[in-house]
Amino acid sequence: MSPLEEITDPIITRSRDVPKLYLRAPLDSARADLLSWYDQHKRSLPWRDINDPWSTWVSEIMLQQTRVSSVLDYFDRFMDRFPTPRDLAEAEWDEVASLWAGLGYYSRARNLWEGAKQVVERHHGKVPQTLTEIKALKGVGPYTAGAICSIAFDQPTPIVDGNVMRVFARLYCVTEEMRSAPAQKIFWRLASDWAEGERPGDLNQAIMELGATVCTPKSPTCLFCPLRDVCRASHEADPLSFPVRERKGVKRAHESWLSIVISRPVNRSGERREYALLPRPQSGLLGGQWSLPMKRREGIGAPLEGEFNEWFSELSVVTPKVKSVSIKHAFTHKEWSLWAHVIELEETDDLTLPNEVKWLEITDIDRLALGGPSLKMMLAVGVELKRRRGSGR
DNA sequence: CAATCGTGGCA
DNA sequence: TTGCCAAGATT
Repeated sequence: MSPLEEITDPIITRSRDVPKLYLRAPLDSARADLLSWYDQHKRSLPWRDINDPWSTWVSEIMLQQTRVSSVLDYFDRFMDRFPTPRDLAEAEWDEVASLWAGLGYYSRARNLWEGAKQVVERHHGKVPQTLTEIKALKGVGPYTAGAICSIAFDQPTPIVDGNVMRVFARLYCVTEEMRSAPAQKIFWRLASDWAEGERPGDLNQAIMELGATVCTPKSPTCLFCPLRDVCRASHEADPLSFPVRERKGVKRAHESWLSIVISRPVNRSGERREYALLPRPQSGLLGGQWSLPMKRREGIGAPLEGEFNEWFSELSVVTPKVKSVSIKHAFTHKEWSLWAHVIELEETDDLTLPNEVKWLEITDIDRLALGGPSLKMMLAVGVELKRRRGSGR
């Protein structure tokens, strides 16, 4: 028997503008199977089943490009401090940043902060309920708008994220390159078809939950899949060969930086010391985070002492270094090598550091959003920071 | 529309 | 240890 003959009741997807896509069963029964699986097997998550649009919004922003396990460390703390959009809108940026520090993609935090302000200005502090108004909020794109609309307000809005693409690519054997325009059209069309029905919010979450826990990228457990009978890839192909994606070579640019861990005594005894830190620009890499003073250099290998001397003379630093430390920090698109000298000033030393420099004791640094590379450097130097990620207190 | 923007898990 | 990788919004 050929694979196609096994199909007892195939249904063409309701789309008019996508080619030859069908499940091995009617969509309605597939939806019911998936929902009943979801009711039984969904993970218990802090942002799930609490029926608060603001929680949904925050969680969806945090979950962008980020694993659930990482978000768990941040969500409750963030919501405790900012239980409503107005609470976030009225907060200082540094506090917002500190609660996001370590989570990555910091423009998300800034956009969420600005989105909360928009909600206060435009909607009296209440999250709007129409797709158009939600999509107009800062940091809310097509996926997140659909997610808020369906999950928080149970509207039948489609959503397409990586999980949804993978699940649909396998269910329907979508052979188009997943990021291509035709594939995107197919995925959004399919998501629309699936969202039309009972409990669209749960249905959307169920598709993503399936992708996250069963229909995983590298080791799908088809034996436990509620849609195994419906899935074309599991019968007619290798699920692992979907979704189809083009690998484009990842070229990571190397950058090399001089850095300085410079401290001075706070009191006479010199027991307590404070460290010089600088704010990074609000946009760009590590935007709005704090950083050790750094200076870009050309070479990749270890710097000559003359390079430090030249920089330090600009800063009027004449105190000999206590030690040198170097670290590497890999981002998605670039890799930093940081070469730092540790300078312990005497009370009398007079410097010409930039105006924005703040001198902070360890307890204050612990409260600050310190960028990853600077945090890594401080720890490498032996400064005993208590916090590794955004606790904010 | 292609490049940018973090981090942590895993091979 | 190092390198690869996930897949959402903005510019």
